[in-house]
Amino acid sequence: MKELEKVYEPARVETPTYDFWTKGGWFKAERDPDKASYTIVMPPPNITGQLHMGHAMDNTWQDILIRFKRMQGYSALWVPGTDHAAIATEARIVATMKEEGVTKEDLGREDFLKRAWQWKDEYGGRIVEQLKKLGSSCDWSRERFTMDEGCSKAVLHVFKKLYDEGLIYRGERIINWCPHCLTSISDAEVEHEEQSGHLWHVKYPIVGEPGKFVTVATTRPETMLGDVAVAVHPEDARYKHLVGKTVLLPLMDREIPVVADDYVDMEFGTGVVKITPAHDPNDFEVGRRHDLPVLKVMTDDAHISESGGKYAGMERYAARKAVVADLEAGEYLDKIEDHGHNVGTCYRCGTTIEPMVSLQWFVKMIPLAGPAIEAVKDGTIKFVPERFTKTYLHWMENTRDWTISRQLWWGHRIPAWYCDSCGEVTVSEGTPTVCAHCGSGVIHQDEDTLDTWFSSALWPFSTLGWPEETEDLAYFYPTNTLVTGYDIIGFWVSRMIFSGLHYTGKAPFDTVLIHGLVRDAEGRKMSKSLGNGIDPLDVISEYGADALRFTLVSGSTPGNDMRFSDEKARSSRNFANKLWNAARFVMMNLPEDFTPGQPEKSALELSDKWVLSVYNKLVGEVTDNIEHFEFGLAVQKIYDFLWDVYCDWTIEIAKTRLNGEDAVGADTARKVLVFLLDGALKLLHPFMPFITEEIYRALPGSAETIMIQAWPKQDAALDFAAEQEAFGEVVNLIRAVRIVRAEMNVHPAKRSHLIIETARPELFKAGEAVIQRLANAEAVELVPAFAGDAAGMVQVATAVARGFIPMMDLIDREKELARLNKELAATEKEIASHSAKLANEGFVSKAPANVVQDIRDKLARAQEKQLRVRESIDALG
RNA sequence: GGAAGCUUAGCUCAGCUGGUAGAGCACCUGCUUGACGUGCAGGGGGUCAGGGAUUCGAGUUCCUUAGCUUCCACCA
Repeated sequence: MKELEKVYEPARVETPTYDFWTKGGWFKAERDPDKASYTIVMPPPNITGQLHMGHAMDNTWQDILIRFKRMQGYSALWVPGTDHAAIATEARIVATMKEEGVTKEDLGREDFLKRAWQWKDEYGGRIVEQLKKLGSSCDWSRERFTMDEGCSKAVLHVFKKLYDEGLIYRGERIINWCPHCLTSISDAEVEHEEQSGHLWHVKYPIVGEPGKFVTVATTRPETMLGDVAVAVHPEDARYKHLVGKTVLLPLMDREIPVVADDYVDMEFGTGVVKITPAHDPNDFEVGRRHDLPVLKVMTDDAHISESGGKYAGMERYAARKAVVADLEAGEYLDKIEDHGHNVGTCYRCGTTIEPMVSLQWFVKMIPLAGPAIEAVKDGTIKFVPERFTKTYLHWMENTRDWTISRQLWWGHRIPAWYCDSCGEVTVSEGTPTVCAHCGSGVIHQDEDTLDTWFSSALWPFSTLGWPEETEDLAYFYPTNTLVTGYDIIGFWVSRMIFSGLHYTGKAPFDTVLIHGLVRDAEGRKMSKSLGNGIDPLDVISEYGADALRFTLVSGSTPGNDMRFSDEKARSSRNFANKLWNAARFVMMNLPEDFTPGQPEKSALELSDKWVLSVYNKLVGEVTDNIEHFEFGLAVQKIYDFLWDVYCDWTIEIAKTRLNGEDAVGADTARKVLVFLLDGALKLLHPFMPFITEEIYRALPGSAETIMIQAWPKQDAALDFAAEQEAFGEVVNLIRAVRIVRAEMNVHPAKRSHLIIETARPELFKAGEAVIQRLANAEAVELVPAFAGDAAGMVQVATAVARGFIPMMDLIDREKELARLNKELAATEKEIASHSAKLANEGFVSKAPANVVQDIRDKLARAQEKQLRVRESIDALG
């Protein structure tokens, strides 16, 4: 028999176990026509990334589902991969180049991309290796990358398709421009931040009416350089007469018209708005409606352009200062108010976004959003927890056209070619050599690349071979569960949904399981700048991957954030160690020739039937919990079963039997122990894969790996409801005896005689050995009615028995009396509560029969107990 | 300006379809009991944020108030 070490050492076990799984090929999913498929695609981590707690959580949950389904007999596929992370990666590479004094432009596009690929080859695999440390049972043979050949092909195919359908267009629109990253970003990539600013009230002289002004309010005075009009509300009596007139733009000496537009809010500021179409999305719309020119006064790096007159070349905030100073000097400034407002910032670098008119590519969202909304509304796709449906729908219903072009090099280059002769655009999945419109050979490709989310939107099917009609796609698509955090519902989940529906005609998954954020022990978000991040790899090396995984699911519930603390990790580690030692005990007590198997029913003792019954119930509950994504509950129940039921009772009970003379009894005890351990290991395996595998393989008669063993099923042959209840009475008595012994400070080694007075001797007869051991009794005597001198006895009472312990010499009579009175009071309180309920007409007539009966039973038991406690008090007095 | 979540034992959190509150950690008392002191036995500790409604019965459903957190939002 394999001797296990005293303390479980995850570091010794985990890596070899993972290698063993890989070699065994059990992660690889086969297209087995006799099995149902179950598929998860991993949210691809950025190649720039290092594993953090968010990944650990996300992937633990996915692995739980995959391992569970695999054991249930599904062909379970978990597709791993990484994301090229356009902006993040490019910024990273540019930063390292900067240290060498090299810019992107110095290097040129081709060499830059070479360098980026080198970078990817060097670091892209890092996070993948870290995922393996977690125990992730991904099918690595199917690992993908958003820029690999297949995924790139899918991207080009989609671009072409949408372009042909008129759903991708190129145009001048206001976009969010990041002056630091020097690229456009989508609305989703803008983060809003409350900032305190000012509202400057600026007087614009009315042309032809000397000395008269209209006052506009603005938070960004420097943009006035690009003003082409001022607007008022058409119904605004204050300004109606001005519509159609012109005003003089201060500092620029430009005459601009006054227009009327519904967009203006009469209540806000002065009710007059300056219109800067090139630098404000609303103004852009107003400008379009009134056919106003678009005057761009800002450069890509946020300086004033040559259209900005004397301010040209100034940085945007310096320009603001200068403009305000000049307004003041020219007496154009009416007043300055403090004003809090939201400023858009770049989600990558935090730089304040500059809304700017720019020629970009867009995806028309309205036609795509419709079916995506429908699929969630009609239940084709459901969110867990359900409340995130609202987040999703709100996003989808309010979405605007998606800016997909990025002024970056690292990414999928836009497959559009411009003709130098006719100016037309040729969009192609291949590499065209001539213009599709005029046949000219002088064409050049668009310089821009696509938003990184454009390729991740295709992830659930591009990874399975789409647009080819592969066997994988046919078998594993649509996928089943998508596991992710609530922070990327808009970025990613929504885009996968409309993409899946539009391109494949199918919803890409049926369930979106949302988990919360992992925060630090103080509840703060883990962040690099705070330096409060806990590295999952540190936790793994200190406590083991199983402990980390266990910590990440216990006490958690979908959608809610959780705090990660060292104490929690330690207690998980302790649990692993507890399990290890339980297994160690079991194996130490198995003879060489032990043959495992379901024990003979006829040989089962009361306690066996009790624990088998408890286990049987556990199997049903855990299965149900996992199926409903209630991992926290599932894990809690397994924990309780193993620690409390298995270790503290079953093993303790087994100790006497294992060393007793009854060979059949000992064998039965062993069989029960092994049977339950085997079952519990399987239930725990999805959560703690390493230790369960290690123990499983050490068990006699076990198969090659636990990974693909059948998930335990509930079995009527294990259901002993009556015995389960009966053994409960034995437990009650043992607990009662333990309580008095503890309260009386009786040393555990001091064993005592125990007389049990009961009308149900068969019950305690069956549990006699158990009582003897666990209640520290040297001998147990069963009597129908106690006839001795109760005054010299410590007494305990349960609903069906009284226990007498002759150890009055050890205790204090007063103290004992006080204890019994306290117990009596508690019992009477219970009786009062139950009686009140039963006296309530409404309760008895309206509550379900089983509930009423339950209360009746409880009342009866309490009354029985009350009787016995009273007798004990009388005997003492 | 919308929307959501949270408020349960000292701390961190569970609690599914309503039936007299649970865990882990911390704390207190015993214990080198034949796997485990990363352990064993026992214990104290909660008007389930406040108010109202529905119900025979509410931590659990509905309304409302307060505090905290988050997401979304083009009002200059």
